[in-house]
Amino acid sequence: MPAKRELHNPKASYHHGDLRQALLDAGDGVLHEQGLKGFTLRECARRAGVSHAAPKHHFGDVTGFLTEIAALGFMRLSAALELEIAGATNLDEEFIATTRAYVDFAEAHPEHFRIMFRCDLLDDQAPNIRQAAGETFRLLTNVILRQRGEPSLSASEYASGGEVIFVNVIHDIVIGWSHIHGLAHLKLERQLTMVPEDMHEALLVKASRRLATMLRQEAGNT
Amino acid sequence: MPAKRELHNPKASYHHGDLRQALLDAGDGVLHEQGLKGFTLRECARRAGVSHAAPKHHFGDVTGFLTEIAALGFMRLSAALELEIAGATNLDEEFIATTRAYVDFAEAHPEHFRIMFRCDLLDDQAPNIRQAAGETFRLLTNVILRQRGEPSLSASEYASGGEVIFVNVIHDIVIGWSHIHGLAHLKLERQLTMVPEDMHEALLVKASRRLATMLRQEAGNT
DNA sequence: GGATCTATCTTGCTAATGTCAAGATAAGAA
DNA sequence: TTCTTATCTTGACATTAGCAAGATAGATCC
Repeated sequence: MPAKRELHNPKASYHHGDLRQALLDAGDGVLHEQGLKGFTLRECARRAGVSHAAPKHHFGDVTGFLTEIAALGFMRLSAALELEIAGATNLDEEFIATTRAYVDFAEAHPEHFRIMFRCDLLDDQAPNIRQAAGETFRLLTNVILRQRGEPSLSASEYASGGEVIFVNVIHDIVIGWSHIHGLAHLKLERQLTMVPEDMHEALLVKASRRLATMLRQEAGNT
Repeated sequence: MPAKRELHNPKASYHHGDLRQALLDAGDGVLHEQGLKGFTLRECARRAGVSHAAPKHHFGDVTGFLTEIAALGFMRLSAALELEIAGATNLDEEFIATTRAYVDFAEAHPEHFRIMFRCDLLDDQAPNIRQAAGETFRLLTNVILRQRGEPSLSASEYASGGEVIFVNVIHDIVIGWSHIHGLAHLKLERQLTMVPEDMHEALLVKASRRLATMLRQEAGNT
């Protein structure tokens, strides 16, 4: 007699121990292997070896689950940015490294990237994603501040009234981020296929260098 | 006895006449009212007053349907760009108008915009969307060409070997487009909420003016 | 005019999903 | 020990995409 397909594996204990993390890991795997189309709560539950309704207790519904996944994505993006930025030895290099880290992240984790910027799928006011996205934004802000020769913001400075400090440079931040994000998004969504693949690296470097130059040039005028 | 829910309305004739267009219109309505989440083939079929399997004959599957919707989106974006560009009287204004048209389109048709840039949901090699997206790209290319003081490309010039002509300026095109697209996408996905709403217009103008200036400055150096 | 052909549309089915409600289980508190 | 609570399962319902087979009607051909 074949077992019913969605029956829980009786060998495992009733209480998983860390089902929340297991489900997030499963979600990661599904996204990489099948993309957002194959991403379902039931598939993640199957991978974690639990019943189809188990995720509800931890994430509520699919929106809650995706919000967690997106928050994780922002954390990884922040880590990648920090790593690349730390290796730069001058302002030009730093801006190029920032762009590269951002673009590489989008290509390495395309589904995460898509979900992170799909406010219709997420609860983008949830504290965890606001915190994670805020950290990414702080790192990008600091890149711009340094281009302008201004001091960076620590996490605590950013948290307590950072807005007041960078109200003057908000335009530059948006300009820089738009450039980086637009390049990453267009590339991810295959809109830059008219540029030969082997020219993409040079394009990224050249574009970033010009943007950085502009940001520094205009710093005095604003 | 209540009628079965998905039964076809017998008053209408068996052959619709222009079901293809009716389904596309229905899709438009669903996207505006319920977003991509509520967008299903069956819901579109219901709105068009036909049975749930009727769309198959015209679009194959949901990917084919979305590809058509996306192609329509590119056509509308092209029309909006042309209209705004035509009203500009100098290069600065033209670049600002281009950015504005692009950003306004994303806000006015958020779901279309999302679908247009979701290559995982589309058959992005289908002739109709390639044609439609190509026309949008041609318009953006011409904006950049004019910034550089170079002649624009007609549709026929673009179709027959335009690549050869603008291989020199492809970097500028990508820089300009990335800026415009990044700004539109970040705004659409509510990532620019740290900028007060009433500053968005000024931000768009300032950012576009600076980009345009940069594109013109560097035109001689490349 | 009538028979046939073909595109178009319907009906009915399967497998899958998200979500809910009710119950089972185990871990810890009282 | 007993009670409480968090965690997980079971079973159900409404809904979806997609397939296959059939019904319909407009077009074509003789």
